Amino acid sequence: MDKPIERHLFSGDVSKSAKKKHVEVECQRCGLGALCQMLGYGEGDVALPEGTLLRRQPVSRGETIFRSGDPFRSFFAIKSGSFKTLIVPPHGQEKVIGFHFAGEMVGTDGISGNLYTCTARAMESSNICELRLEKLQQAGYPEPELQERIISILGDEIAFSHRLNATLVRQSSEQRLAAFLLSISTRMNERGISGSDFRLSMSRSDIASYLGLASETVSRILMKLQKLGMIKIRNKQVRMLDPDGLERLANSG
Amino acid sequence: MDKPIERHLFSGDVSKSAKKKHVEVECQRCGLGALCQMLGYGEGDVALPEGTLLRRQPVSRGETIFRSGDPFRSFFAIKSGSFKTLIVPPHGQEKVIGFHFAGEMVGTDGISGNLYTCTARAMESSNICELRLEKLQQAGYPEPELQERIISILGDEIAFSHRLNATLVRQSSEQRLAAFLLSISTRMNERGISGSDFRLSMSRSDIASYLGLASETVSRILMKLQKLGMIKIRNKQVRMLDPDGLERLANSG
DNA sequence: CGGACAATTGAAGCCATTCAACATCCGTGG
DNA sequence: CCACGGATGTTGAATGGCTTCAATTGTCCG
Repeated sequence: MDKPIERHLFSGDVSKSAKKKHVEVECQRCGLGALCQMLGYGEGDVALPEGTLLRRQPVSRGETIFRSGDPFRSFFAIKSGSFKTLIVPPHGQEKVIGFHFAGEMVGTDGISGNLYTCTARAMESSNICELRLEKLQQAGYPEPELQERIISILGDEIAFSHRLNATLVRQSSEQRLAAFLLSISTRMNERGISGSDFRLSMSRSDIASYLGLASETVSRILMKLQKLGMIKIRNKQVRMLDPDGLERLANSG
Repeated sequence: MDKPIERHLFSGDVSKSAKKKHVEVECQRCGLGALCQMLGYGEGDVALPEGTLLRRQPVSRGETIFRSGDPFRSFFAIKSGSFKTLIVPPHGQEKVIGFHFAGEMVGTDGISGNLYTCTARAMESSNICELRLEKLQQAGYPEPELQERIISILGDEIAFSHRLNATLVRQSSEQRLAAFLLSISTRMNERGISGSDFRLSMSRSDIASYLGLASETVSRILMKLQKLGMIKIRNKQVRMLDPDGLERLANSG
């Protein structure tokens, strides 16, 4: 019933004092894993056409890997670091619609209409793998498993969006923040990394935009949760002190 | 709220729906269209295994065609009428997460994990076509085109969810209502139904739940939009008087 | 260090909610 | 056909949560 789908909320960098040390996700835990595996990533480059799978491309902080309206070409898997996706309304402010962390994917929205519908920007220096879908198809690669896998990825994305909508709509700011923190924590535990002590790689205003709040409100609520003894927060470093309390808070109403 | 009513397929409760004129969407404009077309809907039942495509099942108001947690079996296409989809949080109130009209699909979220993640309930007496996916696969039906089509459908769904999120989060109640009306208008037009004069089949509280507002607020704003001369609304009947104005309103900020 | 930017904190104001009363719609049965 | 009653929708007034504006402090990198 309650299977966790808080996929976009994973931070790959746990160490507070270590500076440039990048924790890299193994292929087995990577969002492209099942795709790459199929393509034989373990065995060197099997029969893949040149340039189909571009591994470990470095991306520096603030860099954009695709923009809203760009023609769709690839799925990207994040090997290390983190990204945010955002949309730019015609006459409005940029809005953050997703966070993507090591082991997760970006670019799936481009499938629709062969255009990326949002922009993806690195929140820190990161490494990504790029899978050029059309190259794969041109090569006459056996499609059924590939498509099966893509369908599964897209299906997860939809389920996640539904859950997210429910979290954001008609919930108090405290509930949103609590749910936000919990989903990060959950996600980290799934990776076998401590979900009780982690680093938020995005700014307060990014969180605010994502949750539909003012950045001042995010600050205030985080402080309040700290005063309530539920978390300990210093700058971007977060420690979960009372997950059950947060859970109760997030689900109250 | 509405009482759960068990589903009775093939129950010919035609007498009620015979009174009201039901606009039925042609197969060409239906969400399953491209799927059905592939299967040869025009030609009688070609080589399809029995029970793969169930056409024009009547569903009466308040009936549920699948529930959150049910095993995934089928996509449903709405031939006539309308549905809402909702999720039931562990300790919370039901939340409406989607509206679906004639020509559109429900059940796509079930692809993820082979479970429906939400519940679908008819808002009026409706007719649906059901496509049993596993039957199709068992039959060894050529998958590439089928999957291609499914991928496209799911991709659209994701793009829609992203836009929806952006619409709901951090927008005023006026903007949400304006965007909501425009969205419905657009969808009606796409299906060959008048987008300038239509009937809202859902209640004010359903709209409120969907948009993350109180039902009183929905009432108030609709009245306000009417006073502003942008719409004319009487009960559930809506006429769009100034779409451009609504557009400007929805996109301001 | 110093400067730009991010984050925190305070105070005032607004928008949406809540509670309550009333109106209207609609299906049901007399 | 009309009258009834429950459900749904509208309207008003008061409260409260979030935002906005503004000032201060803190942090990150050159």
